[in-house]
Amino acid sequence: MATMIDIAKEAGVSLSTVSYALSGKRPISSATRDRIERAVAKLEYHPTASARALALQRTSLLGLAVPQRPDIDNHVIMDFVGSILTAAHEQDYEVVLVTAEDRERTLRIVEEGKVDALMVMDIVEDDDRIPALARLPRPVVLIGNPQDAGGLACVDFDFMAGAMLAVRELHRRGCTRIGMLKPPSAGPEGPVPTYARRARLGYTMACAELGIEHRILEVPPETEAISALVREELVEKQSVDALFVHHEPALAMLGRALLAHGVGCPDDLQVVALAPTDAAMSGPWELSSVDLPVPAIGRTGVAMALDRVASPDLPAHSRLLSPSFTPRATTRG
Amino acid sequence: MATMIDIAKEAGVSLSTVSYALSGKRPISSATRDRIERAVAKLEYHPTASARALALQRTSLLGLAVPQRPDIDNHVIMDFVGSILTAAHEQDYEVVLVTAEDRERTLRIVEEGKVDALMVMDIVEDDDRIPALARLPRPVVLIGNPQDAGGLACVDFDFMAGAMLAVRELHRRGCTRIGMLKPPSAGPEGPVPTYARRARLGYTMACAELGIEHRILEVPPETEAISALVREELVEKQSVDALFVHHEPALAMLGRALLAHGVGCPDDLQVVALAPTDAAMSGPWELSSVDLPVPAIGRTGVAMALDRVASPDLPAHSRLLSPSFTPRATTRG
DNA sequence: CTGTTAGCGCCTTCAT
DNA sequence: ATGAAGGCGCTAACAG
Repeated sequence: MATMIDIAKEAGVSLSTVSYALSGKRPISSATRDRIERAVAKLEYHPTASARALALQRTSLLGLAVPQRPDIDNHVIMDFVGSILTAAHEQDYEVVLVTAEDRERTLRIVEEGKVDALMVMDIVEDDDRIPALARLPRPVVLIGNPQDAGGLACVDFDFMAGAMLAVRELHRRGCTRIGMLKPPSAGPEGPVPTYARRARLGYTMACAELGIEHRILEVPPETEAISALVREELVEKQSVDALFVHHEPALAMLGRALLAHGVGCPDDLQVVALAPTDAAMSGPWELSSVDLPVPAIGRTGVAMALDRVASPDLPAHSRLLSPSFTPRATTRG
Repeated sequence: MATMIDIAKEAGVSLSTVSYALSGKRPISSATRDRIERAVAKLEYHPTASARALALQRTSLLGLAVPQRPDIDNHVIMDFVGSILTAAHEQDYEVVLVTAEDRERTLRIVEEGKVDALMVMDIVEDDDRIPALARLPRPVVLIGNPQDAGGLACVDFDFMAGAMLAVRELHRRGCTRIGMLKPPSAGPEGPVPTYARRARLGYTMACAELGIEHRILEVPPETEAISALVREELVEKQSVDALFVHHEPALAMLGRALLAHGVGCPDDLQVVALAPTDAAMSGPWELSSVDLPVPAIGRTGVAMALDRVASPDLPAHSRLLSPSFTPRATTRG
């Protein structure tokens, strides 16, 4: 592998001249610059990343801790990863993936300076990683919005505002018995994703604000469970006239169950989902939805992380992306 | 950040003693080792990755080029990534992700020595990245098995053997009109994943070997298309008595379509899928299947890559993982 | 068993 | 506009 010294010799100039010519950090006569570029091409020179990193104290590597728990939706994870990759690449950063379950390693890559900053996905309430993360000597950005972020930067969708928006849009369309459909809360004291509480809170608050009853329906994503729920709650008891659905894996099944049970949508029941656009658009219907902006979250997180690399003592703050509602086929008007 | 020099001072020994104590590459009296460990703990010392990388000419980073095309199944990609992550971590390697579409960057991370080796997913027939990849000064492993690998190492499932196995198992169970269900081949001269040709070839070869007709059914993954195909081919024409399905996104729909059209399985029709275990087990039925061993492919690829980091001139070779058949609810006997 | 020293390849402050 | 030289933090001969 050719080094700068080789280039310097080949071009008949000094080492530092080569360095400056390549970085452009100081004016170089077009004559010598030319000879240098020729030498670079001839010797197929490429700067060595680790040497540069050592000298600059900067790796151009961004760490990303991704969850690998089997109960988590790989599809959404990959959407996040993709958007983060793209955003990082745009700033000439590479992304180092580590499994979030391997906490030692996650901490280690930043302690050893393998990465300039770290992003952590799948933050849960009372996440016990936060204290350790907060002690790290480099910027850390949480994807999620725990009640106590321990002084770390956070980015997430504003689930509370999103849920409220969904309820208001349904109410405005004449619904007065608006149910919320969600997955069962995890077991006794299992970890709770930070968005679960916030979405639920937004839903109940909006109902309170509008003076209507709230009714939370928890259902596992299995076909039979959903079908049963549709029959009982919608066909027999008719307990609701609208559904706010924060339960991606159940969306497709719900659509089919409604069809099968002859529940007309939006005539008998209006539905608003809280989901990524592609999830709302796939499946058997086109769902009116409050969009979960996965790519924007990823981009924002990268921006926050790299901003802090540039200015290490920006104040901690959490950035919550505002919701927007897109009416489609499952709401009236 | 404390450096080794700080540790040396604090422990009252020389720099190299610290280095050797930490690496264990030379015997150290337990006395001094003790003082060193104490100093390390006290100063919270962590080795600096870029310095070590520069000295060792080794980064402990493995590059992975992942496809980001929208027409590709994120779920499977993430399964691959997960298994590669795990395997790499077991060898104390980290994984750097780059989007495969960004070819310049993919080449660059290895030219600049940011990674010790590179794995490339989503290899297609006549992949025009291969020549450039083959020139790289570090090990490259292709995930996929193109006809011309240009001297690069490859790893993949043996799709040809897998397809043949599926056909034989169906034939052994009395089927004589075995169709193959697959997605439409990409447009006129679109890139073809390497497995498409090989699976198809295995299927036709097995049929020839058994002296039965072959019949390839291509269908897009849309509900209607699948439903229509079931009606026409299975209900009306009854053109086949068994289906070899290499078409993951269609699996769930196929199951429902058969149910809806009253095609009994395995009584009227036997089905063997070529798919990852979880795909075969989810959905409305438990499919008999030739297992697509995603985790094993990932692990093997990592092993091949790191073997070549250790011994840079291992001969190029392609490793094809052998198929195995798991009878479940969609075959007889 | 422990020290001394010369790099690894690049960046950058001085000096010219 | 160009050179010379020291340093980033760690490793590994080479000497005891």
